This record gives sequence, C-alpha cells and structure tokens, in this order.
Amino acid sequence: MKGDKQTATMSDVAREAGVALGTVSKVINGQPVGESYRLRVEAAVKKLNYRVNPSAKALKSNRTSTIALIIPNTISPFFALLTHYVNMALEKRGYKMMLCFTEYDRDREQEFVSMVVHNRVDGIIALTYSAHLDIPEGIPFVTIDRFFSVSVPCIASDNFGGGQLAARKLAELGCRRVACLRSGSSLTNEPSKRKDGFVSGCMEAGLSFEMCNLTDGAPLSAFEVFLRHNILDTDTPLDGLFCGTDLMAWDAIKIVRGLGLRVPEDIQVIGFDGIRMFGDQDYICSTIVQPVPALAETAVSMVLSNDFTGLPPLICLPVRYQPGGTTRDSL
Amino acid sequence: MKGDKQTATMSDVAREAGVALGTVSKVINGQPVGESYRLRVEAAVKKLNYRVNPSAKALKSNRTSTIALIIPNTISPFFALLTHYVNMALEKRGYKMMLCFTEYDRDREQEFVSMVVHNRVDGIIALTYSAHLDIPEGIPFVTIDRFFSVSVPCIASDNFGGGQLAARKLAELGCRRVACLRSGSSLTNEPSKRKDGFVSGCMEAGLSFEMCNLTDGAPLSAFEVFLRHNILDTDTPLDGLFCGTDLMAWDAIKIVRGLGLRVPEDIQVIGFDGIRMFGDQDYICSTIVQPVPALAETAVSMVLSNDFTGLPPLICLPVRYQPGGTTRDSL
DNA sequence: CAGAACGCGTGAAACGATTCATGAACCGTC
DNA sequence: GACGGTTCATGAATCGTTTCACGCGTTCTG
Repeated sequence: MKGDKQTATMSDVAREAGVALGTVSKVINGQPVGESYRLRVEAAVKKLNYRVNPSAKALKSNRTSTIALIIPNTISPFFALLTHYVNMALEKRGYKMMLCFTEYDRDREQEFVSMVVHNRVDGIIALTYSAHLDIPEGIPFVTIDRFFSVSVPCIASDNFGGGQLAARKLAELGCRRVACLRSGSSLTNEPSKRKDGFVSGCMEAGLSFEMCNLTDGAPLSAFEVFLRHNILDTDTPLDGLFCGTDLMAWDAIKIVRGLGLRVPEDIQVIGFDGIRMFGDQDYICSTIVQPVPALAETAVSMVLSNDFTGLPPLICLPVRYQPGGTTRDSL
Repeated sequence: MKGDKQTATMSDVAREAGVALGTVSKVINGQPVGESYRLRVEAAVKKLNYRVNPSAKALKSNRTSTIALIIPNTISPFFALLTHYVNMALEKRGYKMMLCFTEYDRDREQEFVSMVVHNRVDGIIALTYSAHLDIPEGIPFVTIDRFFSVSVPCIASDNFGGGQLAARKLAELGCRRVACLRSGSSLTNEPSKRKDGFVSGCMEAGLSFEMCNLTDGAPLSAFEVFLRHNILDTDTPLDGLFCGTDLMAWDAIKIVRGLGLRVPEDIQVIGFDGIRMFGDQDYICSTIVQPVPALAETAVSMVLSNDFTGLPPLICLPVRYQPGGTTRDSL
C-alpha cells in the first residue's frame, strides 16, 4: 500500500507493462495499438491505478480541457440554472468548467477575459454587461444574451418571440389595457428585445398598452408611481402586466397587491425567465420560460466546435408560456 | 502586434531583460532579488505581456492552486449561495475552484473524490450524503454539514442551537402546541441535530410538541396527513411549526393554508437555512439563518491551512433568527 | 592584506505528458 | 529467396516552469 501514496506516471506504467512510453500514450488516448500491447498496458494501468496528470498533458498539448464561464454570480436563480447545465454539458464531454463571477462589475468582466486567456482555457462562454469588451482572438468565444459582432456567436432565447407570446396570452386571457414594465438598461442586449416583441404582439392583437422604462439607477418606487397612476387615477385601469423578468414581476405583484388589487382576478401578470421556487418547485409567477438546458447545451457545443464558419452569428432558442398562478388560466 | 499571438515564456522574459531564467522566476514569485534586476525583469514582463503558464507551474511544483468543491448542485438556493461564497473566498486567496455536482448520487460523490485527487487539486471541500466515503489521505479535506471522524474537519452551522432558538421563539410568540417537521434521512449528519435542539428548546420552555419524521422516500403527503390530524381532528390544534428547512416550511405553509388556516395568524411557521427570494430579496419565511459567508470563509481557510492539528474536528458557526412573514413578529 | 563567510545571479536538470523520426518485423510479389 | 512496402512499437526531444548546486564578487575578520 506504500505505492498508493505516490501517483504512478506513464513511464511507471510502461515499465510495468514492458512496453515503450509512446505505446502507453497511444493506449491512453485511444489510438490504434496491437491487441496484446493494449491488454498489457490496460492491466498495468489498473494495477498501478494510473491516471494522466492533467498539468503535464496540458503543458505538452497546449489544451487544458477547461472552458471558462463568465457570469455575474450563482445567486440569481437564472444564473444558477445556467451554471448548472453548462457544467453538466461540459462534464458529459470530458471538460471542466472554470467559474468567473463578475458581480456585474465591468472591470472584473474585462479582467477575467484577459486572465482566462493566459490561464490557457480552451474556450470562453460569457454572459456580460459591458458595452465594450476586448474579445480575444485565437480562442473560441461565445456569448449568451449579448450580441457583439458577427464574428462572435451569441446564444439567446427568442426574446422577441417571448414578448409577443406574452402579449398574445394577455389578450387571449381577456385583458383590455396592459403595460410592459422593464428596467431599461442603457445597454442594448438580447433581453431588451422582449419589450419590442411585446409591443409588436400588442399591436397585432389590437391591445392598448403602456410602457414603463426604468432607466439605470432609477429607484424601484418609479414602478409604484407608474402603477398607481395607471390603476387608481384612471377610468381604464390596467388589467394586465408584462414584466421583463420574473424578479420584476414579483416586485410588481407586491406593489399591485399593495394598491388593493387581486392577482390574477383584477390584474394578470406575466414575467420572463421561468424561475421556480427553490430552483425546482413551483413557478413563482406566470411566465415565459427560457430553455436553460438548451441554452447551456448549445453554448457548450458551439464553444467546443472550433469552427464557427457558416453558423448564424445569433442563435435563438424557442421559449414557451407557462401559467404560474398570476394569470387566470392557472386557477 | 505579431508577437501578441504567441504567449511569451519565462526565457523570453529572461532574454529580453538580459538575466538568467532563475532570476525571472524569483521576481515572479516575489523572492528577494537585486533591485536593478527586479526592475529589468518587471519591465520585460510588462513589455512582453508575460503571464506564467499554470500548467507548467503545476507540473513542476506539484500544486495546482485549485480547490475542489463537491456539492449536489447550484440550483438549490443554499448550495448556490455556498458555491458563490466559496468561490469568492478562494479567489481572494489566488485559488481557483473546481466544481463537482453530485446530484445527490453516492456513486458520483465517491467518483469525484477519487477523480479529483488524481486531478491534483490542492484540497477538497465536500458537502456529501454518502454514509461512507473513501477519504483520501495526503490531501486537505474538509466537509460541510457532515462529520466523518476526528481527523476530517467539519464545518457546520450551530444546528442544535438553531433548533433551540426556533423553539424559544415559538414559545415567546405565544405558541401553546407546536410540531417539528423534518425529512428524517437515515443519514445522521449535522443538520439532523436541528430537531434535537428543537426538542431541547421545547422542554426547556415547557412547550408541548409533536415530531413528524419523514423517512427516506416517504411521500410529501405524509406531512399533510400529520397536519390534518393534528389541526382539524384535535381539541388542541397546533399553533406553531418548526421545519427542518425553508423548503419544507414552504410546503408546510401551502398545506396549512389548504386546510383553511391563516399563517401566521392561526399558526406560526419557522424554517431553517435563511433562503431568500431570488437569492437576495425577501426571506421566504421566518427562519433560522445559516451564516453562509462565514461557512464558506471558514471552510476555505481551513482547507488551505494544511495543518489541522489542534483544531477542533467540528466547527460550529452561530445562527440567528430572522422574522420573515410567517410569524407574528413580522407583521 | 589574506582568507573565510556570505549574498546572489546563473543555468542545467527535472516534472510527466505528447510527438515524431526511426527502424524492426512482417507480408506479399516476382 | 530477395526485395519493396506497410505496419507499428520505440524512445528521445520537447513543452514552460521550479529548484538547487555552483561560483563569482563582495564584505568581514584578525
């Protein structure tokens, strides 16, 4: 049992099996090798409990089998889900994940991108909020929810379609006058198309709508002012809301209830994202569900296929509507 | 700009600075070196945009600056929080985190432990559910919430104290007859002390209590049967609940409301963990809050201090009570 | 002022894998 | 039976660091 402490190297295996170093390497990497040799090597590997040393492999081959995921945090449910599925998709393919939490800090975003390149990762999946990002060349780079240029593939949900769907649903559920609440970041990223889809959907359905944009740093109370004005101080109060995220929907519901209205009886609310309580329980509101596993799977398979030519630079994945207790169809 | 593509090596820096390889190494690693040499090297490093190659460093030094975190997933809010803070604590110290999701699968737990050892990580932090785990020697290993032996340090919240605190609070809030709901895994880990603390607290306060243990695989409906029986079919209905986790509290609240009771007016509920909506918004129920940042910080600093001698094998961190809308003190 | 002691920069060796030029062994053909 | 062609195991060189024995130059001591 003494030998267990020291980890065996490839030459130990070669000596044990009575073959050359190169032969062991071939067996390990699944390259063709004579049957008898393969068996001898495999026996030696098992006997010595040999595993390749990733550092040595990476040093020589210049590939680390590691992909960096750059993301604000794992605390927000959507990011937590995404992180989980990205990791699983990578693991399935024999890759490891290097997590970089930006905390929405632009400096950290840029710092991670450069740092990670020097850390010799084999690719980067980034969900960032910087307006400008120095995107390294010579290393596969895909983004989620943020389109930079045609040479940087972007994976996103069908945000526009989701917005349309929400509008259609609200119309279908009998709403007469609806509003879209969103936090209007100065940054135009993919999720900001949700409102555009919603507008399009409302026009299509002939639904009268209001738009409430919270610009960067505006206090949440702006929503309350807007809602109070459009519910209490009017003859045609809102009876439907579409919110840019489920989080926002949650806040809006609190405000609306505070104004004395019932959800969904008096006013129906649809969010976006598909967040569930505890990550896997009930949906916290009626919502447009993002296909998180598919987003992760697509991002991973794209970052690993180092040939982006011919692929559309923006890949849109289908969303679906999910009743979640804040629309009348879920009663 | 051609040179930017190729990453510079240490000997490039040495040549550029006109010094020897070893000197560059010393500068990089902060070892004492003559002032003029240091300046020349630093200039060359900047000029060539040099960064050490982690693979080469790891290969030679046999240390990877990576710690493995073995955890069921990042989808459950508690795990997501822990993952986040562990990563931050590691980053602060110049370490990277290697994430291993077990999905509560015992085989995966064991597989990761062995795999990770061969991946040459510098230490392991594990939150597992296996009754037996082959704990590798010769590599720092600390656990969270699961005590294996005196030689494997375990970090946990003060689960017993938290249970006591919950009992005391319920008594203080005027409860007459309370119950403890828990999912009684066959595994005795640290969190299972919550019920013991609760029992102790009830006895201390002279509070009459029931215990409802859900054994492995028992359906959630068992809770409903228990609650129905102890609320509707009795002269002295329950007016307080302590649940092993916030998730369970959430389920219990749904059941209780389904029976026609109001929370917290008719029955007050306290959970455990300190989960918040969206990770950083409101607490989802009145709860005993685990000090997640401190848990992470402690686990990290322990796994990195490779000398465990003299430390108590079980480290308990203080919890606190937090009103969250399901007890009368939060109205 | 000689010799010991010390400080410090030097560069070769080693970590454990991959790769590739080399040549041995074997097969088929005339 | 000899020769060309093919297959395939071999092992030396290499990746970019860290480490350490070495020796040069300087300072200290008596």
